[in-house]
Amino acid sequence: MGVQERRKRERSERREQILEAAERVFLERGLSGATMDEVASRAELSKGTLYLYFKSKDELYLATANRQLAEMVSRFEAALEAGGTGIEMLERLVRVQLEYAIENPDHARFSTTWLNTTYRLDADSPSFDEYRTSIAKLFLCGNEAIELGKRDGTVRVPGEPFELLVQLWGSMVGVTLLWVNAAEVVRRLPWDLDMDHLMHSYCDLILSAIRGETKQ
Amino acid sequence: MGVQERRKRERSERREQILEAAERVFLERGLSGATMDEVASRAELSKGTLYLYFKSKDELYLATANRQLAEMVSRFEAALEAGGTGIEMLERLVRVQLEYAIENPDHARFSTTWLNTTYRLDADSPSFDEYRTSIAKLFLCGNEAIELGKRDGTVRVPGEPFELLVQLWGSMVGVTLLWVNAAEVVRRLPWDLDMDHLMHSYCDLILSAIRGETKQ
DNA sequence: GTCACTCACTGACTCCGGGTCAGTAGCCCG
DNA sequence: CGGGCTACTGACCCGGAGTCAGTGAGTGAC
Repeated sequence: MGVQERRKRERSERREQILEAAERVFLERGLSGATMDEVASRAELSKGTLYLYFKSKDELYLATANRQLAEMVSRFEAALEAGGTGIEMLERLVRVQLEYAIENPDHARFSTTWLNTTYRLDADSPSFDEYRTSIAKLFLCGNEAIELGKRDGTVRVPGEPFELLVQLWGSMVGVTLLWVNAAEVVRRLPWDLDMDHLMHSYCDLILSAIRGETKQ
Repeated sequence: MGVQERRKRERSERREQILEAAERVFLERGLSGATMDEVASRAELSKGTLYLYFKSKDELYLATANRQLAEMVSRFEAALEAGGTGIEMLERLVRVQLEYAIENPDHARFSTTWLNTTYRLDADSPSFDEYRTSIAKLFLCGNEAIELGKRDGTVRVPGEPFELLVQLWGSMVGVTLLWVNAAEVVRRLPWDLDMDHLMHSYCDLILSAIRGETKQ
């Protein structure tokens, strides 16, 4: 039946068309500033149609975030494949994370909102599964670099490797959050700040804290 | 005129009554989860009355945050008065921040919510001035410890002292966010974790990164 | 050719929450 | 007692997420 196949193809094309409109709107307006009405009119569809393809606004955002995460995963994997010592790999991963945040500030902001318990994503949706799977891949990359660094002596691991990884990640998230909300942060602080420089030099600082004795 | 004075006193009592209701609601529900209707009914007033005392929900949030910040400021100042070397003071400040989070997880979550939003607070309100002033006091405490540490050689300051301070603060916020939402975080990661231990050992890690050569 | 059926799509609707304002009730003073 | 001030009320507005009965363009059986 060619009809069934055509329908299936058209359905996934429409989904893609919505995703592209949504991505542009989220990028321009941010997560909370974007409205489903605007996404709908940008996709030349009615709002109701969006809900035939995505269960909610969150789901729609997760779907766009998943496209971006896939990109992140491939960058992480490439950073590992480039080889070198453990600390070199780890440094490359940290830089990738930082550069990714700079390129996609809105996704960087969103990727931390799940830490706020008042913001609960539906854990039973396929999009959320996909999101979580990608996150797990990222952590496995980080763990591989740390384990290697522990073996080759370029990374000092005080306790469990995974604990160190989560500490790196958590602290990077905090600093990235500051950067992402730089305009507002600077408005509330008593001094002026170069947040770009701050974020980059934080990477140096935290990496220096874990660099092993056998460096170079 | 005793009448005028009584009116003034009653007005500030009512304001306080609203603040207490608001504080409970914000702590229970978070910033976005709290509704003005709930604050109103908790304070046994109508919603309209809230707007006679506070210009907006943001303004009310700022006012409650200011009460909590005042407590934090006095702890910070006490930590400085205890004296010692720069790194000792700084370590005490970091521990105060950590202990405060452990004692008041709701407050800790609450105090970081503005980093998770695209919120723009009204910069022209008196509450915002008060907020900025408190934040400035906290940062001045931290800055004093770092400057002292720079002079006495117990703290290694790679760049601007204030930049280092913001890095410490930001990374602590990130790790604290993980801790505050530990149950959720652990459930989503591929390994098991002792989040209490993780947060404490992060303090050791970041402090070791900035400890000067002339330690003890 | 036509008629019943399916399916994608629509947009007016509900619900919710922040914010407003005309109206009310009580107190004060002349 | 009456005019006016003040504190307060709650019905209402508005915008945005999400819903659902209805529409119309294919599709396929006869």
